[in-house]
Amino acid sequence: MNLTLEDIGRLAGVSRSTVSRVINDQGSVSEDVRVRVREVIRSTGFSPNAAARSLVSNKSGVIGLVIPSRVRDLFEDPYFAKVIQGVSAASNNAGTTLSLFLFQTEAEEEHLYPRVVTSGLVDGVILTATRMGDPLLSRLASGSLPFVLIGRPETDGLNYVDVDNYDGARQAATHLCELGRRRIGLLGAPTSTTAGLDRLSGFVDGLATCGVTLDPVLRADGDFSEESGYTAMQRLIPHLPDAVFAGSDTMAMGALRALRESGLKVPHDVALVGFDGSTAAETSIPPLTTIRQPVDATARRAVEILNSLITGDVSGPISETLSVELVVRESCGAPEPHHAEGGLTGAR
Amino acid sequence: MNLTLEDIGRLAGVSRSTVSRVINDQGSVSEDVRVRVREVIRSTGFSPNAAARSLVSNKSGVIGLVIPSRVRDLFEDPYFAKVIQGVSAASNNAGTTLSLFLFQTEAEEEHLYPRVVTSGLVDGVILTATRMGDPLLSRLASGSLPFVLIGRPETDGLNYVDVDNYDGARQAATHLCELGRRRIGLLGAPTSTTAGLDRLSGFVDGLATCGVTLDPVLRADGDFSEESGYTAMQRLIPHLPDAVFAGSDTMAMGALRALRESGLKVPHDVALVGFDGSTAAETSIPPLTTIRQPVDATARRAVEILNSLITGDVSGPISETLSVELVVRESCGAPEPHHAEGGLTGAR
DNA sequence: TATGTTCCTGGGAGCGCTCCCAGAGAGCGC
DNA sequence: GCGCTCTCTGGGAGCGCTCCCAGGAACATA
Repeated sequence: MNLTLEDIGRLAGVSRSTVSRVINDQGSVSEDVRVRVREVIRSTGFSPNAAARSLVSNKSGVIGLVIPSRVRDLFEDPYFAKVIQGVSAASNNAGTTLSLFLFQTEAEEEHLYPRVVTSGLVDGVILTATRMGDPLLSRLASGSLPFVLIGRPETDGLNYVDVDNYDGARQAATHLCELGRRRIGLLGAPTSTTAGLDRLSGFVDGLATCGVTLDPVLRADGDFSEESGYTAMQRLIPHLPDAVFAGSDTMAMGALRALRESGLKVPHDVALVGFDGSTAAETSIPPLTTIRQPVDATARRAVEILNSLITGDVSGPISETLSVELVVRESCGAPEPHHAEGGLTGAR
Repeated sequence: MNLTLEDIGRLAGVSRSTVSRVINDQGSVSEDVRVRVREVIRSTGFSPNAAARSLVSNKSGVIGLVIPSRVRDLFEDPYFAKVIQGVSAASNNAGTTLSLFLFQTEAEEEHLYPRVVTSGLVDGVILTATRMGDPLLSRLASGSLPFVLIGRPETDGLNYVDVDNYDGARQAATHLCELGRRRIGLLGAPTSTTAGLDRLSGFVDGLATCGVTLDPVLRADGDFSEESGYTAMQRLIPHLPDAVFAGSDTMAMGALRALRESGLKVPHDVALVGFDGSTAAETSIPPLTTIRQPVDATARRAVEILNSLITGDVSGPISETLSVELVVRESCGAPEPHHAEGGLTGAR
């Protein structure tokens, strides 16, 4: 049933070693033998046993994508679907296999973690959605398994790929200012994440350049979810903001719902800007002005960096910050949306 | 650096074999030795090498989740995120690792397939979103790797878990009839899928029990996407439906957008029913009446069946059809929504 | 003819584990 | 004392692969 190198060799009239050389394209093999072996492999549909390979090479050809437990309910946010898709695409591209570790509970995280890291199942790991002081992060950092974070960690010296949250929030703030808005509120992303912190400070700094300060009553934080955007917006409405920047498109959708229920018109009464560049932002009523982040490129770079760490091509801590882009639609009330539309992905 | 059974044995003053027996909980080992070995394992953080294990046992402890290329752009549909989440949860639960194969192109599918199936990387596979005549399906069927489909295949004799698409569509149809609607249209799911076919025939049969027939001009098919729901709805509007059943919640969202743009009120002018039970259906304006399908339970059963196929506990083709549930909200115009709300998951 | 040199090939060793078998020791009855 | 059973333990073999080394063949050079 299951063939081995030995079998292929027998069928091609050569030895195990020669077949191995043909498969791995190394050493010198005469042209006719190479052709003959290739033909046998093709016709039998043979592919070498992954376990045996990885036992001797100490490499599994598998990378792990870890999404910690917190994200469970938060999975409704299409951001993670896009991350998974991007990492998967990049992994396929690199010839590696992707294992997905979606932890449902902290206990599960605790329980499954050692297996993942010390059993040699994966050659390296990409970690998303870490929060400040994440135990997973410190354990990984003290181990020897290569890993790359998506999203800046709070501590230095780790490998990560991030998007320029600060600049995106700054752009959103100045854009709203330039449109003449002054009571500009914030539906903040959680400040337990660096993304939340960076977006907050970028937003505050952006307002400052226009001589506006963030009124504390015009700030309510959420957790990226639609529901949290809805309730946060409800808290802001009594304080009469004329513009709001939401920490994610999903939160902006919740805000939109709250505003509609209160009879407020977007953008006439309240201008709204989101963050992410999700597809939902394209079809909302009205279409949402947002900060588009290149999720695909982020995922791709994370995989590329991880792979070069695994092969040892690079060593030192690597970090990259990809730029984001303001996409003007109708929800901000800009006079003429310079239709910079596009597909799902940022860069390509 | 990397410990082996031999090392653990040396530290505990016993042999490789005894350590193996302790780890696998088999054979007889005296109590004190067992405790001593466990303590060494705990303190060293040792976990046995997965490759060596799987080389000898011919089992990798990994299952694959395959999502074919077509789904690429379609990933915006939260359905797949829920499937991934469900399969992951069930897999963690069963103590297996999940590998994700998200094929981006047919070429990739072609290229990667053999490695997945013949290299022993995975013990079995769960396959979603197959279309009629899927080449992947026939290849899997002719191989010996255990696999389970999510969604009924067109051919018999395969293992699958499905939801009762027929009954769901039938319920939607009779519900709309009972509310007095007569010009009931269909935004069909693709008929290249059995889900699309089943929903179509259930819908037609449901109408028939009320003495209504589906006017061909009141039917336009889509591909599960928001955009396709939008354009399909636009095609129906000139023919004045007073109710519409959409093939998915995401398509219903598109329909909602098209209706709003035409100035038609939901449910006053057009009643709308979706299919899936997504979170978006809860927060749409108006909240969407839908057929809730138990995605989580479907994924869980698929994993359970796959695992019992792998261990050989069962053999014959197994198929299960899980029931769905009508969730009445406002979009259908029912007088008093019997608030059968709930969380994300159907059964639990 | 003897000696390198280069190209190609085969087989041994070993990766870390599980399985199997043999043997040591304890306990028991005759 | 002897044989028997039963419990516990250690070591050999081998899973399928890669790596290394030795050696044969072919050819050029001294």
